[in-house]
Amino acid sequence: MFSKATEYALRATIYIAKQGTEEKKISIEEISKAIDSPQSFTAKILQLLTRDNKVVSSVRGPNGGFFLTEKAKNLPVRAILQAMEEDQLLEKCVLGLKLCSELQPCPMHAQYKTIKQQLIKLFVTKTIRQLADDTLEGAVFINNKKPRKK
Amino acid sequence: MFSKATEYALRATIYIAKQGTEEKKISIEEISKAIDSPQSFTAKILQLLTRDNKVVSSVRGPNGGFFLTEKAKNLPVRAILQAMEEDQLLEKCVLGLKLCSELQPCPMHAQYKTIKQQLIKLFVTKTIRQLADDTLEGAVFINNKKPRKK
DNA sequence: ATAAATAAAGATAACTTTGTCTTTATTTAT
DNA sequence: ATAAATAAAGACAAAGTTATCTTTATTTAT
Repeated sequence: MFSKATEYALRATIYIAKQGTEEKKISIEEISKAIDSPQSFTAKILQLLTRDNKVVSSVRGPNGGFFLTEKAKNLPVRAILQAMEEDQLLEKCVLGLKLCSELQPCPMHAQYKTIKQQLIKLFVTKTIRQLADDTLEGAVFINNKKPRKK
Repeated sequence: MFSKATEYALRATIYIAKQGTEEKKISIEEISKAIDSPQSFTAKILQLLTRDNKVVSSVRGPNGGFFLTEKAKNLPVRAILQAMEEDQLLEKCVLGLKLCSELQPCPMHAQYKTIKQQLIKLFVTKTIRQLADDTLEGAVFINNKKPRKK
């Protein structure tokens, strides 16, 4: 569905939101290890997310790193997609038509539309904080590690 | 959502199913013009769809071209995705995790799952014939032309 | 002030996808 | 048989994505 870059962006942001605060910033090394992503590539992606501190905030130097403000944690997950410029994907015609609307629908339009609407709703109503909280509680995961037997 | 190649595959197959029969085959030139796709690239894609006549059938030489058997027209749209090897996309974790299941879900899993199920259902229950018939009736479209005023 | 730790920026490489062009094989009509 | 029309196959090119490495800028601690 999304590009690798956006997948890493989503996982990295959730991890930072979960582990970090303005007082406890997270280094790129920790992030990429935690989410199983290539470190330098992830650094590049975080540069997009920190543009104008839109989603992620960062500080350089010792004890620097990444964090999300409390305000940023309340952003919808869609804000990550927007920062990655992969937001239009949610609106796109499934057959790739430039023109696909109620007036001139593609053959999948009517039925795909309702699925798209649910997708959009999901990304708009879910906040970064909600995802991070779930992860903190250990109910869900954002790495590729095999589950440990209880 | 899908690659360009798969978008062209979907549009081309629908067009062939709509316009062609075993008696009236459709040339790659006509197809690519009708669906607004690059001709040579579309030819390559149709080679994938004609492998073992899985979805599309073809004949070379004068009056040759592409068509779908009546049987092929009854295939689910998902058969096109399978031929394009883009079928796994419907099952993939939205965060790109290799491991994402009920046992070890990503933070989006529970809610994304229901959307995925609807997507799969759509591609499994819709047949190529249904899409082609809708298009024939002029209710829906598979090109990028501006709608004509009535 | 200096050194160390960190992210930002930039250059580049590897790989994939998309697209084009040329040659070959097959089929039909004459 | 030959020529023409078509798809198939293969080589290549262009563009985009993913990934790495090096250098620079910033911040902190000493």
